[in-house]
Amino acid sequence: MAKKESKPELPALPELPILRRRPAFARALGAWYGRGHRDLPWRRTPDPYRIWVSEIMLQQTRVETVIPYYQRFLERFRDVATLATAELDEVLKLWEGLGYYARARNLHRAAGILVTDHGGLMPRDLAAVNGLPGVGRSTAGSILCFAHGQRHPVLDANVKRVLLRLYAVAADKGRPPVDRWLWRAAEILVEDAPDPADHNQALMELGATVCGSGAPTCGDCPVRRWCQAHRQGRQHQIPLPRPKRATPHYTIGVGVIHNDIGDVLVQKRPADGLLGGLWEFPGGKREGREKLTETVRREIAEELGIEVSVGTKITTLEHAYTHFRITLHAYHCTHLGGTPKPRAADAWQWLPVAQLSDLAFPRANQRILELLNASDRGSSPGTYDP
DNA sequence: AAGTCGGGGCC
DNA sequence: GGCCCAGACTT
Repeated sequence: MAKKESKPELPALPELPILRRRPAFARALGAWYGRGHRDLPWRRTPDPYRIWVSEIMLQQTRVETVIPYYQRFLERFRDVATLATAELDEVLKLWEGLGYYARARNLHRAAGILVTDHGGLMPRDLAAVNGLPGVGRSTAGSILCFAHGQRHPVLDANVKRVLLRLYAVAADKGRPPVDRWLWRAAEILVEDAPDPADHNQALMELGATVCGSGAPTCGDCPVRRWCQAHRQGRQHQIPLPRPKRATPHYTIGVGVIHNDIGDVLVQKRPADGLLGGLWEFPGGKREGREKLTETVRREIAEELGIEVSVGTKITTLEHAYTHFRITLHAYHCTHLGGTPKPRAADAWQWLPVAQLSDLAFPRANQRILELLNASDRGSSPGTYDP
């Protein structure tokens, strides 16, 4: 009989609460955290604004990556009012390279809401915080728990992994029934914690250091006595790897268009969608087997309604996004005529190469910028020789 | 319930 | 190359 393709069965989710009324668990976890942990900048402040900024930056992003961004961001935007009155372009510039740029847009928008609706202060009500753009249940719980000690569960990737192993639930993390179970488990655990903030920090610390996604070092774990996965020797199999999908590949051609006074043309991506609000060099996907120079000429004509001649190649680079990857070919181009009338951009401008670094560009464009700057410094300004 | 949204560090 | 990370939002 033919086997039917289907997703793996959900394992039976254990009854909760199992660890309820086990203060020994909470004490062991708290004592381990108290014995020593990473000294992270956002753990040194009770300021809800600073905690909020850290939590947004930390969404889907590793701690070590965030730290320098966090420092620079707070140096420039020291409080909610400063952030709210800043230009979004400047916020994006400080976010440049961190990824998931909707986070920066939401952060900026939420700062405006805080100023106009909450007197510039973070509300102390979970539902109100949860209602801010970019703030889900876990981030809202984190802000109020770490700033004010409120007893809310936190459920990030670290905590999810720890909980799935504690209860030996062989499931991948994305499934809604599993997430509902995880939230319930996190709620029950935080109810028993002597100090909710230390408890949540400890669970994340445990997941980030001892109970990592690679090889957990159970010998160092303060709560292995309570861990079903460890008892069963299945800690390496939990959580299940998430189902993978094919990632398409696209060939992209872009043009650095020079005009007769030596400026180059850049366009601003629409605020919504991929890399929203960032600047880029115009171009697009190669169609069929057309020559790359034709891709560049055609895309610029279609997107901006201007004619260019495509000159020498600047570079070719590979770049991977979350769900697809690209090979990007960049060419020098000469503007032949026409005023840009963008179809899929929010703005455009001619700019000297030296000023491009004032704008926020996607990572995939950084190499092009470096090469332009290098050749710009090596020749007299305002010239381009194809 | 499934897709979208970046980039880096690690294997 | 693939994998995952202090998740949220849209449809």
